Amino acid sequence: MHWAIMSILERIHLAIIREVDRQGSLTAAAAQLHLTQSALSHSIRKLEDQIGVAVWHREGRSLRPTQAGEWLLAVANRLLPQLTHAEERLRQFAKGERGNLRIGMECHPCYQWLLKIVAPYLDAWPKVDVDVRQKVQFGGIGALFGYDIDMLVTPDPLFKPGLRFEPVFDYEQVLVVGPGHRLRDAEFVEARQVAEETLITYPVPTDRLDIYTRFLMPAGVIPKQHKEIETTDIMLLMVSHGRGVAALPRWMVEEFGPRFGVTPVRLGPDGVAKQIFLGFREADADIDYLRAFVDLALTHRDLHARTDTGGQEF
Amino acid sequence: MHWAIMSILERIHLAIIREVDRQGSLTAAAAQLHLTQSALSHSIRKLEDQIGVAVWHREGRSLRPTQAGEWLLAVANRLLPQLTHAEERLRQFAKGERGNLRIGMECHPCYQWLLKIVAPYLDAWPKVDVDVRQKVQFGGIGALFGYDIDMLVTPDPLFKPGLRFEPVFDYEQVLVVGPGHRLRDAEFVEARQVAEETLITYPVPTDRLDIYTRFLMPAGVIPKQHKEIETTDIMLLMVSHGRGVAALPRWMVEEFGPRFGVTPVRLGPDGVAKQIFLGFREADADIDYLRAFVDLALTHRDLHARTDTGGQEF
DNA sequence: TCCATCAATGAAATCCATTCATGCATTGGG
DNA sequence: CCCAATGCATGAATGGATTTCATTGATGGA
Repeated sequence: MHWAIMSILERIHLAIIREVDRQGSLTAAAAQLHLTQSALSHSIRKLEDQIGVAVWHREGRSLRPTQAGEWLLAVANRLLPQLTHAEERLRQFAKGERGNLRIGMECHPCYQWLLKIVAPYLDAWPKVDVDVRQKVQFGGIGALFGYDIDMLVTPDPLFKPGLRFEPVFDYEQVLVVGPGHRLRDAEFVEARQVAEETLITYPVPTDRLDIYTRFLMPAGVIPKQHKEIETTDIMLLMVSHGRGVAALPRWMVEEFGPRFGVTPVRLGPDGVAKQIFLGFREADADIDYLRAFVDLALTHRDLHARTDTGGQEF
Repeated sequence: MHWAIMSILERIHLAIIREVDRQGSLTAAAAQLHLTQSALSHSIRKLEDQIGVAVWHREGRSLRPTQAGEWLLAVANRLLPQLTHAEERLRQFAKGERGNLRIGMECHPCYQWLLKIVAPYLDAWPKVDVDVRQKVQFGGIGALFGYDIDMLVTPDPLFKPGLRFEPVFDYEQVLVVGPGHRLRDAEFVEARQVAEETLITYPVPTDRLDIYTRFLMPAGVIPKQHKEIETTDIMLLMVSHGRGVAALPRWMVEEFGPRFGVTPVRLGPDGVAKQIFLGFREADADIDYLRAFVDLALTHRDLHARTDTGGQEF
């Protein structure tokens, strides 16, 4: 194998390096890769000879990555998934399937919305595999550029060459209060009124929470207490039992509100307007099943605009 | 080869597909890869058999990529450079060199500034290869995420997880006028005064030109004429011969001005303040030679702040 | 129509990745 | 302290995979 004047680094090298890192030993890695320990040893040894640098420090019977090894490990963790995905995709071509849609999420409440879109999409495109990933390394943008996901659901778009973002959903962020709360019937709430409340939010940094960046911080207010809750249901339960107030999309409150007996209150006289965007790579813009997902989301947007907000612009 | 339960797609397949696309024929590609036409034919045929999808439509004696082939080509063009670079990097490890620094540029006038930083850097880090790329596919951000470059010089940073941006240079964007120009001695220029001028800029979209976005457009003014010039020298030559006015960093005008007899004039009463940022992947933040480049740039920033702008803040 | 060119194919040759067998070093337990 | 267990390295052997060789059939240009 000496095509293109020396191609040394092969897929298997990366596979070995990654597996040894995962398993901790050559022998274990060998079992995982359905090869013998000897095979791996020879392979890496050859790589090291050809390229002139050691991958591991051999200390006794343990392998500790050298600087070069660390680097190779990073390369492996980046490239191997892409190769795997490429193969998967090819098999899908073979089976006449359309492909798969890996969706990444960057905002907590988007999840509820996404479910509504994915449900009809699965029916409309039965041959497309859909995969939703909550935690994406390097953030959503990085995951898009790094081909870890194909579509990103996010409240903050990024108009850069190579990427495209489409607004697919407008909504109003509101304060949620429990039954019998003093603000329950207010037309809107002032920031300073929240100073005496316990605020319940998803567990994300405050600079990513709109109720802080667009409501409390401009007024210089901080709530009496701040609690973090993972799930929407528990959050609403807390609110309904008078343990605090939360900030959620109005449509979500209207959907779950009756069940929990909670009420939405506008944030400030003008409300806090929000948008959700779908982002994808420009190179993928004309993939039909991807385009279709965006279009489907846009359809829902129109529906919502009429029924939910009564066409009102925020 | 059946490690990890079927690894089909190998580097050579990608290499073949890319080379056939470049050369137009199997035979030519074979020559390029130092293999026989037959070898390539067999290789791809095996891939096609294993995965069950054709890579090319064989029409007569020409090979036109199928849909799957197009996809593979895109994968190849994305992954092969990364593999090549990984090998290069390993060889540098072997030679005791530090690595290489691939710098991408997103702003035209940054180039002059960059030269000033790179010069001392090359002396300080003789074992680091520096490579400056002007045109980066998918924009600078995409190139960073895609591991095509390691550092980005840009006027608009992007604070996202996975990336880090450091401001390394503050400067004032000014209007450049020729000798004897009516605005030559003005303390500053109003937007409407530019309406009667021919404006010379680098050939980029107007929404990426600060003189438009931050000076002319807010005032609703468009210049009499708009000419695009590639190089700074020619641009200054045009200005000095009364063919128009241009917008450049003040420090650049002060450096080249005397030679061309051109003068800087402040844009508006407050001037247009600008910053240049160095962006890099967070994962690379503690690579010494990369960090050193940022530090070197920051040193220059301090120098400039004192000598060039007299410590004045814009 | 003929010739040059290109891709596909089967068989043969070659290569080299993998295994097997083994040795050596290290570790942990008794 | 010694021994058993475990892990990696190495050399030789081998068998499967890759590549070449030789050939065919097809195509397009002169």
